[in-house]
Amino acid sequence: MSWTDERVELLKKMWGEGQSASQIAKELGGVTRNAVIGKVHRLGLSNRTTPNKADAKPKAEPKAKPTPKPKVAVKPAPAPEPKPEPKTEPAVPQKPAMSAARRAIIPAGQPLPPQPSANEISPEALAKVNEVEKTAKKLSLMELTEHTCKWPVGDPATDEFWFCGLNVQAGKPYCEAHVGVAFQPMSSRRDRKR
DNA sequence: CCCTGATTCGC
DNA sequence: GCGAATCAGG
Repeated sequence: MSWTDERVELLKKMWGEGQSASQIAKELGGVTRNAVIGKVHRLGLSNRTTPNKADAKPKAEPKAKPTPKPKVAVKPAPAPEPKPEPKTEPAVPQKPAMSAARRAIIPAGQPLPPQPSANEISPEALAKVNEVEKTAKKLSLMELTEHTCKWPVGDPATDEFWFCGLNVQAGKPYCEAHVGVAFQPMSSRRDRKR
């Protein structure tokens, strides 16, 4: 498959929405996530994370590469590199780096977000959650591990309480569906006609 | 081990 | 330009 205009457009759209490369690749079909990532980089919209390191990493060579680099050039100019980064952040709910004092106010660990009730969440995300709750592993608190979704379902005061327990998304405490409702990346008001 | 994106480099 | 292999990390 080649990168037609439509495919590139879909790629940009999904990437802009915060979809993962593998999801995009799956949606596009015929490409791997590596291809998607490569294309993303080539398109120049790879700034999702801050790859800002003090200096370039030498990148450990995995294979015996005939690198005829006798280490000659010594960078004379450090190049301050101002990073304005005027990217259009879709209000990504990153960890609110609150001060230590501020954090100390919080009584106990309650990392669990509010249940999706009155919250305005995408209907699709809600539907996905509702569906995933049917296939949830329904783990108890003791059964939770680092890679089980820790989304609570039901009332803790009831015996109908359990945790989702599905495979978590990389790095996140929840599975994909619950990540979708826990972190609402973009405004739910996508269309308002006036 | 699952996943994520980032980078390199032969094609 | 493309993307597999690889790196680096959660």
